[in-house]
This record gives sequence, C-alpha cells and structure tokens, in this order.
Amino acid sequence: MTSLPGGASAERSHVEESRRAKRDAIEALGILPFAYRFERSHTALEALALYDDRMGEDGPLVAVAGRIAALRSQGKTGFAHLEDSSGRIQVYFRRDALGALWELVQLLDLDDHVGVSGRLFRTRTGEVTVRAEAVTLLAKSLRPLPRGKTQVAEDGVQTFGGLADPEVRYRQRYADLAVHPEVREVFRLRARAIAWLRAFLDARGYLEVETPILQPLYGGAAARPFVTHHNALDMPLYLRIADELYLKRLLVGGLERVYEIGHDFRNEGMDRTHNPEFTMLELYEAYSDYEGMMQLCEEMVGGVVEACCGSRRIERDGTTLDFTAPWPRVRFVEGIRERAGVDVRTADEADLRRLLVRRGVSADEAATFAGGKLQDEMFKAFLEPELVQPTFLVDYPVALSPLAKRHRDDATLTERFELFVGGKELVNAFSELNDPDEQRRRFEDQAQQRAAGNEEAQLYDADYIRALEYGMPPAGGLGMGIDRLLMVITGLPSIRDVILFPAMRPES
RNA sequence: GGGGGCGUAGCUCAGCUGGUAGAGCAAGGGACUUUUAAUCCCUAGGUCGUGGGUUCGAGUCCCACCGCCCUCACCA
Repeated sequence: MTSLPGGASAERSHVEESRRAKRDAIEALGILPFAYRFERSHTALEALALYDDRMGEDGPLVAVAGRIAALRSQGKTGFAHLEDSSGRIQVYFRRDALGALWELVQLLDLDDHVGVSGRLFRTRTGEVTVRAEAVTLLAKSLRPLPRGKTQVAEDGVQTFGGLADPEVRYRQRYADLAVHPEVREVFRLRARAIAWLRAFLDARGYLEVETPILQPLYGGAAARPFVTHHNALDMPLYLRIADELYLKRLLVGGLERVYEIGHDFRNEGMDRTHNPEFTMLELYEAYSDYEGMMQLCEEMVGGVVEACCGSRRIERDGTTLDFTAPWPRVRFVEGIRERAGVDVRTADEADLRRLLVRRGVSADEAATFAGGKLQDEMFKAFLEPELVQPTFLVDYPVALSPLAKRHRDDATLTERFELFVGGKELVNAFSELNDPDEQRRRFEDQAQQRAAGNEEAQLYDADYIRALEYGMPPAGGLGMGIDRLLMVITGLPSIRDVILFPAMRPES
C-alpha cells in the first residue's frame, strides 16, 4: 500500500497526481469537479431501447449519467462508454459540437461520473450512441479503479485482466462492485430473495417483528457469544446468537405467526460457510408442528429457488439439485444405523469412537467426543456427505436438541429436522417444546454440561420458563441461514461472496 | 490453532539452477473528426508484503512476523 487515502502527495501514484492536476485544471475552467445534481432522462438501457434505425442520425434527445467505463480519444473526437446500474451506453464527443466543453472532455478520466445529453444515432460500426451536445462532470475520480480492459460483445461485456485478488475484492467491496457488474447482480439477487421470502410469509399471515440484538442472556443455539457492556446499567450484554427464545415468547403473547430476518452473531471460527455475523430467518407458527414446517419449507425454499433461478431444478457442481417436493426424509438414528451398523443412542461410546477412527477421525480427537457431541460426529462422518439433494434429516436424539419437543412416538428422540442441500445445513426446525417443567429440566441438563466444560451448552433462562408457564400454544418453528441459501441460489462457493462486507482482519 | 500455497508497477502477470527487475493494459507527451481490448510514435512509473540472516552479491536461499487463499479442526 504505497498510497493511502488522504496521504501526503509523495505517497500517491503518478496516476493519482495526474488526476488531481486535472481536477485543478477543471476548477480553473470554472467547472465544479463534484456537481450537485443531474437530471437524467433515461438509464443507459432505456436510452438504447429508444432508438430506431428509421431515425437515422437524429434520434431522440436523451440525458444519461454514469461512470466512464471506457475512454477512447481520437484527436478532435472521442468515444466513451458510460456505465450505470442498467448497463452501458456509448457516448461520442466531437470538438465542433461541444465548443468550450471540449476542454472539459480533454480532462476526463476513466471512472469519472459524468452526465451527457445529446441525440441518439447508430455509428458506422453499429452501436447505438449518444452524440454529446452537453457534458456535465458529476464527480471526478481521483483514484483509478482496478478495472481491466473490457470489450462489449453481443453476449455481454468481456473483461481482460482486472481486479482478481480476493482480498482486495472483499476489503474494497466498493471497488469490486464498481468494476464487476456480475457482483452487483449477486446482491440484487440477494435482495430479491429476501423480498420474496417476506412476501411469502406476509401472504400467509405471518407478522414481521424485531426482537433484541443486545440480550442479557443469550440462547436459542449452541455457540459462544460476543460480549459487550452497557455503561448506564453497568452490566454485560450479549449479541444474540439466535432469535428463538424471544420469538417464542411472542407466541405466548398471542402473536400466532411471527418471523424475523436479522443478524445473529457467533464468536466462532470463520471459513467458507461461516461469518461471525450472518443473516437468519426465524419463523414460528402456533398450532403447527415439525410436519407443518417441512411442508412450509418445501414451499418456501422451493419457491424462492424458483423465483431466483427460474426453476426448481438447478445445476450445481455438475449435479442437478431438484427442489421439486416432496423431498426425501432420512431419520437420524436409522440413517446412521444403516451405514455404521449401530444405534447411536444405545451403543457403547467406545464402540462409536472406534467407528469414527476407522472412518478417518484421529484417535486423539475421537477420545474427546461424548454424549450428544459423539452422536453428532457420527452423523457428520457417516451421513452428512451424502445429503446432496434437498433432504430432511429428521428425529434427532434428545441430547442434541434442548429446545425441541420430544417425539410423540419415541421418548429418546425429538421432533426436529434439518434441511440439507449440497451436504450443508440450510434449515433447522422443530416442534417447539412448550412444557415449562420439561424445558426447565432440559436447561438444568445443559447447565450440567456447561459445568462439565461444554462452553456452548445453553444458559438457564428463568424468564423464558416463566413465559412458558403462562402457556405457549403448540407450534412449529424454523430457522434458515439466508447467506447459505444465497450460496445455493447463486452457486458461489464462499459465504463471503454473498455478504457485502464480510469480516476480515484489519489492514495494517 | 495444525498443514499447504501465495504476496513483484495502479491492474493482470513473467522473472530458469542467486549476478540488485520485465511485458500488456492503465498513466503522461504527440498524431488521428464514427472508434469500441481503437491504432501508431515517444516517456515516466518498482525500498520485489515487513524485519532479520546466509553470501562478494538475495525478487530468488534460510528464519521470524503480517495479510490473503485452500484444507483440517472449531462452528449441534
């Protein structure tokens, strides 16, 4: 990093120096390098659609605005491509048509924001173009964007070279977005998906709510929290790791269908599928159960995939993911038993560890697994990699699910499912435990695990128990990782590709 | 945190077994009134991630550190 923002001139590149010199020259012409406003008549795409070849050299008058994405000076004329959020349009500058403004055109750089008005025509080479009659500088770019050369082809814009370093792309997302229209498209798609989910739930009578992000007790998931401090109350507060316990309090209060879309914060490792803050959709529906949630899931996830990808069958990594309902269900205990030959609820723990070691887990590690953790490791080793097609993994052991209702037919299990797509967990849902005394016992069990060193065991939440004592209707609830959903929808390999500003170590 | 890889001009990259840096694009000057990866001529631009070490000599070899990527672990 030789040139830092606002650094001394000695630290700036010659490119930046030259742009600042042009900025000064523009000011000397009495022109503002950073304008206040521009009334554009059409976006690039709208303007292009306006032209008809019968109009010849004198098409309609348009005023377009955008960033200069290509600039070709040619003596007393020049061509530029303006890029706005709709696309690109070419602009043709002529000295004899611009008069005094020609001086300004000479001082334009790639990446400047400009507004151009003029008539549309088609060039010899066939491109619909604005013949500039007036040019307004809207914002001088003092730092060149890391863009490559581009070629406008019939099937889109082809780039040669350009910003490729993933570090710069994530740290300077503004630059990444500015030079990569396809990245802008990812985040449009993200917004479309979230809007679709809201519309879907609103149409089903769900109420969108907001619950605390700063919580005196964190719960609803197993994870280490971020801790902060409230000065006025002089007490620690935790950034939520889940919305669950607050949303279920609302069921007690008579809000029968609620959902929340917001960030959860988990103080854990970061990798391709984990960012410390991520977007979660949680929803709860009174008088439903996990069966109801599976149906809802098929409609909702299948629907959003279809809305974003145009089909419920999408091609990912050479396989077709088929979101057409119904989706297969695999029972947690039976699924493992079919592959490992043991019942994880009743098998001797030493035998389970031996199976894990035979499966490739290191002996030292396996020795540390016990209880619910051991069962989960068995799942990861024997079952998870097979869950590529949308699949419900159902009926988890009780030890793994302290907030889920016991299975109606088998007291060792809970009515819980997770949806897996591409081998990754996308949704977690259950029939919500609404017996306050059993919930109390589950919390006490978690407290014991905590005392035994499990940092992620859930905290005893007395206020939540009090709420349940008032009576919570039976309900189904569901949580879905929005970022991971977007990874499925876009086919992008890293959660950082679908989060605008992913967490990064600080620079310098 | 373990293992592997990478870090050279604004951007994309070369740089063989050590002999103190190259290209294309971008930039500056010039030519060019329908070009589109415009073209042609000329010019400038780099403490090779940081700090040590080995060596007569380090972009290159060694060590440490910083950052990123991949992978494993953690994340039910």
